[in-house]
Amino acid sequence: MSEKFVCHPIDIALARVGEDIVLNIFALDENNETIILQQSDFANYFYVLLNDESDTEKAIEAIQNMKHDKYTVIDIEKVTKTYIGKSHPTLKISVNHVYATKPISELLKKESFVRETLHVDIPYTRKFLFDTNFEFLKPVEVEAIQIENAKVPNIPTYTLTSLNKIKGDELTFSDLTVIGFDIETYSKTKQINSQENPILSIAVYGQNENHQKVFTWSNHKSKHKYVVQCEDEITMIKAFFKFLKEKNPHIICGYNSDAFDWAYIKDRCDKFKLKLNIGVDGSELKFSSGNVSYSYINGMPNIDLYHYIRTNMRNSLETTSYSLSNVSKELLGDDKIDVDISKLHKVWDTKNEPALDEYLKYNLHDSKLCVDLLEKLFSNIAEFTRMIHLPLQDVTRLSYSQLVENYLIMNANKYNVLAPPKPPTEVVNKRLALPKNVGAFVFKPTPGFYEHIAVFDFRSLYPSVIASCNIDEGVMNLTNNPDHQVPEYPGQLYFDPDIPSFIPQVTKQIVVRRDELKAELKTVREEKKEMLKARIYNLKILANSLYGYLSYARARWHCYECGGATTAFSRHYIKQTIAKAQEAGFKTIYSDTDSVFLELKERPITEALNFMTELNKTLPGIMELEFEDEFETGIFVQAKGKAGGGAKKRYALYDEDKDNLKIVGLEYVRNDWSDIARETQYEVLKRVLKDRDPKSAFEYSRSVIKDVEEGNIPMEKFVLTSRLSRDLDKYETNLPHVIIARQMKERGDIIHSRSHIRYVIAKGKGAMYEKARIPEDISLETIDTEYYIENQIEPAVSQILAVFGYNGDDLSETHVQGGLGDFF
DNA sequence: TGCCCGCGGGG
DNA sequence: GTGTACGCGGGCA
Repeated sequence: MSEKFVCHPIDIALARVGEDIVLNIFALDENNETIILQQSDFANYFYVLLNDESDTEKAIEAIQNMKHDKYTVIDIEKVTKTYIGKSHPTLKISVNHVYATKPISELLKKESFVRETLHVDIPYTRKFLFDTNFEFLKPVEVEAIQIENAKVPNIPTYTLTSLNKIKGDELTFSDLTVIGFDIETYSKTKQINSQENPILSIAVYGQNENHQKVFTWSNHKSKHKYVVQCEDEITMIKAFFKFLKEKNPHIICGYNSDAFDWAYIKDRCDKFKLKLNIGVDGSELKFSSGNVSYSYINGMPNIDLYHYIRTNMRNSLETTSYSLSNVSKELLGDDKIDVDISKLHKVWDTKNEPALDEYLKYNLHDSKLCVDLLEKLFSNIAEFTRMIHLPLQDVTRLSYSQLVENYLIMNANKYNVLAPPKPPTEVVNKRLALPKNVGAFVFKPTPGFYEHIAVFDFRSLYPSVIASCNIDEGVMNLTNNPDHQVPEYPGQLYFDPDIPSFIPQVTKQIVVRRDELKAELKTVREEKKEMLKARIYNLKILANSLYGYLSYARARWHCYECGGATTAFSRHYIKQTIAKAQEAGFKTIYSDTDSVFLELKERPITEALNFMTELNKTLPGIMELEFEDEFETGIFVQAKGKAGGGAKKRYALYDEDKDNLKIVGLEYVRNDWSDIARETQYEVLKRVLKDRDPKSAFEYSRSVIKDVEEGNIPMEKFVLTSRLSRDLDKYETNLPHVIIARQMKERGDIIHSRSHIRYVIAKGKGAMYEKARIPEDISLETIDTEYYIENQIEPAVSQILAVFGYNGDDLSETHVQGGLGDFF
């Protein structure tokens, strides 16, 4: 009996039914229970480009008569598609089996009428998703017939007859049962040995209290009620699997679980000959092959947060280390429980019960952090899965370039274009050998103090250029019309702006859509805002990745000239902006890539805004200069070690309206400088930019130096912090923080490869590493004041004071006699 | 400068 | 058997 109902797809996977391969779409029904919808009549296919239009009928006949020992062609259709800007006579070849595209296309390639076969390398599942066009987590209306005696007893399974997108709300984090998990293993060294060493505990955490458990086989009496004692390791692993089967979470997540937790569990299962069949359809956990292995669970989206955060958020996080601790601190304001994991094996062997309990608590907390992280990131992940039309398990593992590529393939249908094949290794190597394209234009600032500064920048510069200058391989060098020439490529490179082409159109749609959503954000009701913000953020990621994608050697749509043209046009328009500002009487102070800093002095901001409006009228397509902010005063400093030019990316601006100092690149924003240097620099900047009183800034610097010399500054402000980049025993050079870390370790402190090490510099002879001390070990009298004055405070303030004619040498009392009189 | 190697996260 | 997939930095020649 056919039924019609609404459900929300969450995953998709291939499944074998007898000899056939079918698609299992996993969806949540109206009770949020997982169901399986089996799709069996979507034929796999590929495209054949023919050499000659007149070959068409001959080709169709030849293909119909073609013999393959295993597979057959079931349909041939004449289609009109564009491939890299050109239209070729094209056939769509449908085949009788999922795996038949490759062998049949190989046969066809031998035929003289075949120019090329395409989309053979687009996986079947993706073709289905991109053709069907539904979005995960969004409602669909299906017609389906329930299968009696289905393979998996407790999961209702249907044969799908139709599936249509309908309007309605997407599933959100709170609609879903999410489990975070984490394992602890026995290990005497840092070396991971999954053959020798057992898993000691497995923690699961869900927001429902019934979903919070730590399975272990320690056999000790625990004070925690969430601890479940099992007989041995095998029983514990089975208990974990049973938990998953019973609770049937919609999503499971871990931290580095692809490379560690799941891989370890897999190894232990292999050792014990235990089946890891935790898939909703009864299938085993799968690993993708290759350099980095990803784990998949059919029907239960399995997310490795480490992987997602590292590949997808590296531009939006401060932290440079993606340890669970650092990431949790930054994203959640929470941290791991502080225990020394390297001592777990001892505690386990000696059955120290309170200590064991602490490790189990730590285990559970780690899995809680996973859930909290997923909650925090879910709206973005959910947006990606809807935007790219790929399941959660895929989108959370895609790099930026793959995100772009899949978005393009998805859009290929809509624009009726064919995707180029993945480049073979030799092509990739050839592309890698190409010289780097010229980068962005930087207008170096003249060191100095400036008044009334307007900052403008081009909205999404590179994507706007791609869209507006129609940069696409398909329209490259079709003409040699001088109006279409790329700047700096005379006689070499042209893009015809009048032929609508694929990549510029998709790019334009991304940029324009993002703008529309930004406007919508102001009017939309509160509960929709988070979703909208996620979408805006994702569109930005996508837009910003496009330029890099064109230059990426493994890209299907790689185009070296397009990358070069994008930066060339960008340099052209930013230089043009500077020249036009000059004509309008505005002095450019600084410009980097897409931004321009203009000095207005006493002229009102409206004049600068008028200039912007006029300029925008002259720009092509969607290119647009935007007003960023207005600053009362600003300072640009000399580049270190170079006479003459100002430093790039090192300046400070004062925003009067917000009463805020915007400090870029200077010591104040760098956390590897001592507080005394950073705080003194901040006060100096405040006095010159806000109070416009360089003399007081100079005097202030001198007073701080005096305080340092007289011991009036607390020890804490002298502390320097460095992070270890590897294990302590792997350092061969003597660095101050390494020496200190070794001392700390000897005293019993826990030092790991990413520890932050605090130290101060003491009086004495020799190199820095010989003078470094643990801050608690020494008194203020022993602080090397000379070092802090000459190597910390002076470098932080002297460049700023130099702008006003003060000499760094005049800062210290000892040099003052001659110097001061000259200035006061 | 170019090549090779190993790391990241995890216990 | 339908993602056969990393990207960067340090050490060394």
